[in-house]
Amino acid sequence: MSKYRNSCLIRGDGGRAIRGILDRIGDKWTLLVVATLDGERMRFTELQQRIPGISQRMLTRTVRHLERDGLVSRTAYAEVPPRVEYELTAMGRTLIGPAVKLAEWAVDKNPDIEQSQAAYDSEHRG
Amino acid sequence: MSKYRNSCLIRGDGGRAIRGILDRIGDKWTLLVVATLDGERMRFTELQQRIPGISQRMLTRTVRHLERDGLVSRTAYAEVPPRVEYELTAMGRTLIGPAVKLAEWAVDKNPDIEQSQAAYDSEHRG
DNA sequence: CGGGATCCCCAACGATACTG
DNA sequence: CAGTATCGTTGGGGATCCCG
Repeated sequence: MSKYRNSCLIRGDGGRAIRGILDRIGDKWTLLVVATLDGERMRFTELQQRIPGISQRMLTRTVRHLERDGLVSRTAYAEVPPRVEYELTAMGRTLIGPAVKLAEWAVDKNPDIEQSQAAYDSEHRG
Repeated sequence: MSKYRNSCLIRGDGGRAIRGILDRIGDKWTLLVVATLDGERMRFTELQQRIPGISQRMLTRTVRHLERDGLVSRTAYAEVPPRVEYELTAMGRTLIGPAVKLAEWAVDKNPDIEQSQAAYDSEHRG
């Protein structure tokens, strides 16, 4: 079970795959929106309330992108006042796993990283 | 082994963990540099040659950030001409696993995503 | 309620030139 | 060889106002 050099999957086609996914989820809000929709169908306003700090504009843009990528489905009801609900598609749900792996890494290593940063900073400008 | 709602790890502290890691690896080159250094100690120029398209400036910045985070170690030899070698630290190596998971997802889903994008585009401006 | 349109800022990025 | 310095472009993101 050699774990070495499976990073070829990352470098793969010159990094196009990784570049693609990071362009997709590497921004400020996308993964938060996906995680917030995990297991729950939700309206625009509720989504916004559950993601502190996100503006209407950025939430709109983010769910549009996700809808275009087929990761989120949007359902508009012909009512007054209007009602729109969002939920993860089957494909969108498959993103949760890998994303959680990354989040686990982040939570686990964050203390070490911050310590390394502090050491680097104090050393590189005494 | 319920897999539902483990996305709480992503939303966690209002998304600070995910935000942190995406600020770290979400840029254009970081993951490519890490993947290229996987299992191999390497000089600056060799690193640059193996990453098509990266400029000196961006490679320098990227390895500096990685060094500051403790994910890459930098060794300069007091020679003429100068020689500097980079390699992943133990902590840097632990990033490969989660990153590969994401790359696998990207490679696997990319066709579906591109198809969804095409359908969306043709539908939203006939 | 769920957006769209507009304006503005700034950090990421690329290209080029220079240096110990 | 392995950088640093400088310039210009680009697009992510925030704020605000308007609309069906």
